[in-house]
Amino acid sequence: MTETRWLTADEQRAWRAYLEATNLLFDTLDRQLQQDAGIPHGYYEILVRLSESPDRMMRMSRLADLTRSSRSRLSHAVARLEERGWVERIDCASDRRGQLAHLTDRGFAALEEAAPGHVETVHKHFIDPLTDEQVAQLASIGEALIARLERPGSSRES
Amino acid sequence: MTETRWLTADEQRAWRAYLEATNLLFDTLDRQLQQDAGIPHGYYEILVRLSESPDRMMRMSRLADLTRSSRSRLSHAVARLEERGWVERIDCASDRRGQLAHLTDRGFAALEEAAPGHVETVHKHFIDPLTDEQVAQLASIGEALIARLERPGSSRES
DNA sequence: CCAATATAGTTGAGCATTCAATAGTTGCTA
DNA sequence: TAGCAACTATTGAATGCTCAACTATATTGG
Repeated sequence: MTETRWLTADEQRAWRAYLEATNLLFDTLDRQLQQDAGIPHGYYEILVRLSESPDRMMRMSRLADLTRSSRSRLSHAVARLEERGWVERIDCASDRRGQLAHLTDRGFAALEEAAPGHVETVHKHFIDPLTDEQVAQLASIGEALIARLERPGSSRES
Repeated sequence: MTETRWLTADEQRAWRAYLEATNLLFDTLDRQLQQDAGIPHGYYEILVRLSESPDRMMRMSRLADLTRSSRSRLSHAVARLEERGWVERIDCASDRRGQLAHLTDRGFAALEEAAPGHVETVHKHFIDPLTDEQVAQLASIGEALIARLERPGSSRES
């Protein structure tokens, strides 16, 4: 750290707007899902990823990567989902360390029931307020941010 | 709910990119602040708001509104910050129900120490990867989202 | 002026996430 | 093939957030 690069007024405005909008949006989504389906948004993402996987089944480590979870978090989350009977763990045949998470029929049904309300909320609070152009901009922006965040060491370090 | 409005491919791409980028970014920020200052990002925002207020002092309810916290969350947070001696509570003279949160000198010093590292992280992972134009777009987008989220009932309800 | 109601803030229980420590398994290499 | 490092996944403790219940004070309407 040589000299702090403070934010300009424009940058600060963008940062605060983004921060505030995101906090509000995530709170809204979490509340909706918690009320309608009894799970936090992170759990919903787990179910979605499993539902999109062949045989509705996936290695824990891969699922953790896809959902950007730590392994610890995923372990806890899957344990909770298993208690509800929405997911089950299966030993991995080829690697005895491994576990497969499998979305059960009950879990799939729960996801199908939760999806419309969730998507409607996303539509209402994320898509509807924006123009098509802004939605496209967000895709580019998100992808640019991800590219940087995935390679932590790709800029001048202190 | 009449008929679910699913997301188009473009919308889904934008939503997932935004979601993933934001999760990564927030995790990065939280980790940086937790390591360097020992507080989560939400606490940092509280300190910032207090530092910007006259006499570094503010009513709890106003502070909760500005930081988009529930009152409960703010109470817990201020209690923690008080344990460290960074904030103190003062009875409100004009309203005996009220409390004022006051940023102490130690708290201000802690904020001054934490700020450079935090701002640098925001710069590196949020400003630098984007063009000036994208930063401007994000300000508009954020503001549009906030406008909608603040008036929950301003669209067709189910 | 009093009762009813609204507001300010706190508290505790329950749940999710983080971090560090751990057990078991695999693979490399000497 | 023995030893060691790397990988997979889980666990428990500590911390923060949410929700609902609660206390205390202020305000409003009869």
